[in-house]
Amino acid sequence: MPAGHTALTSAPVAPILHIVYKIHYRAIGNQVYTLVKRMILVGELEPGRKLVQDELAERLGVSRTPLLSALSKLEKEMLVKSVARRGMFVRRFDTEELAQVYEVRLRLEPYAAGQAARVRDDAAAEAIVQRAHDYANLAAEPNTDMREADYEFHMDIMRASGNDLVFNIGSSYNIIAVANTLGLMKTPAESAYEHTAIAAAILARDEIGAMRHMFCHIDQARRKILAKVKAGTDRTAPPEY
Amino acid sequence: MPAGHTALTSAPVAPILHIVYKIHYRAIGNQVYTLVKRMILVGELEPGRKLVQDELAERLGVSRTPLLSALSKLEKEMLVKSVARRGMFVRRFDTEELAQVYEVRLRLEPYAAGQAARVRDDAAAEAIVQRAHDYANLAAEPNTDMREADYEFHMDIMRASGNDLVFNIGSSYNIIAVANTLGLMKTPAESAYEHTAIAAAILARDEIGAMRHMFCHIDQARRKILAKVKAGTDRTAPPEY
DNA sequence: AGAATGAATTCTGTATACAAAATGCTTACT
DNA sequence: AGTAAGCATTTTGTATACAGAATTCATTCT
Repeated sequence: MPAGHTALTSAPVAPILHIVYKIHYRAIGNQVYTLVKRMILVGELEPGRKLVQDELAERLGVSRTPLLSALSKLEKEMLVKSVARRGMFVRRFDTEELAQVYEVRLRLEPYAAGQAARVRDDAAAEAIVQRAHDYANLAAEPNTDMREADYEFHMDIMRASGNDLVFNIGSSYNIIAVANTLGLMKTPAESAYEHTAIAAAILARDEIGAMRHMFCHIDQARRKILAKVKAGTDRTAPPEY
Repeated sequence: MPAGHTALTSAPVAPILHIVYKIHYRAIGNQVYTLVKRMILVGELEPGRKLVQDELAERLGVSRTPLLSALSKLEKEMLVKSVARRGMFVRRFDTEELAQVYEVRLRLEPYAAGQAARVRDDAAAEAIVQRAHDYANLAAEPNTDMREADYEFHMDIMRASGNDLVFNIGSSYNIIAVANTLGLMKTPAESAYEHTAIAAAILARDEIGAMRHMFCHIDQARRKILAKVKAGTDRTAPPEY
């Protein structure tokens, strides 16, 4: 609309009017989606838990209709499992599935980091450096917030890659890994160091370096998971939901 | 339930009763999802088209509630674009976005093909060979069915990879490429030849070969799209929905 | 005639209603 | 006491209802 419009219509209109201030209405369904997703991520809704619709809807102060839309999206991204006529459940992941997530991350995230370095713009690069910094600070005294910080760091890179699809896939599935790996991964200090290296490479427009650092970062986690899969550990929890 | 249950309760129950024949109820919302997705793929609902809910619901003989769930999922997979208080639209892709899809496919599908070759089971391998065969037959006299045949070939490989997440991503996003590339890609004969080579490698358990053939297959398409993006062709259609 | 106003209509977003399935609880029966 | 049957309750899946935004159309004013 701004481009292509000559704006030389008749009277000199005050420039402020050319800026369209849109009241941004956000469908309740989308807000509910974000809320429930976060509730799952931070563990307030724990794996295996049944999501009773009336209960959840009332808790959020909405009706079941927008909740249905939210849960449908969460089902599509595998965070929620729907069992016909029985209900929706927070999905529980075994190490096998976690390994699958890492196989995908290993293929997509190095590409994303490389692109982020290549098409780098200052604002995005600084945001990424900041995220790495935040993570390092949290790593000093680890707690659950680190999961969100890690998620945000990786998502910022995928956003900066300029590939919307990669970002979309990441926002859908990375959360699975993040929500399930605490306590079974490398030390926070190690991760923080790697994050810093990745951020530095992006800042330096070092495409190859960014790819390599990201590859190693993910691959190490992936190998640990794979070892667990092979060892057949935690066959304790059979994967039902 | 079957595991962990000793089954030595009292009387020797006839074995047939141990097999649970479940009447498989399928929520209307899921059927609607599949139907609308197919309608978009075959072009019955063309890009840019507004999906009026009452109209579509009536056409499918359901109410708006299951339709909402279906459209939410389709929105998550970027086939449909929701504009607040204005409606849902069949998404229109420009070459830029198509290129992004191919970047993702280039990273995931060679991995999937390699895994399919590695973990190969006879039934899956034969199905893939059959798909390649079907495609080659259609290539003799090209028509719109080829899009579906191509989609099925690629999806079968991702299914055979054993990585559910890759399959899930593919079923969500590959359709975008398939639905939009007709007439702007390589010749059907070329594709058919490549499909055959990929299928043969998988059948022979040749992991590296499967990866290489798939990589080339996707990369060629990707390069053609990239050339178009750079040329700035078809800037005719501004990407609104 | 063309622009602007306002009423009528359409359509979305959300809530509510209702039937049928699943679950749980009580009671009868062995 | 333990099991099975049957009734009550909960919960899902889907349809319908309704308020308000967006759109369209007719009408008035310049």
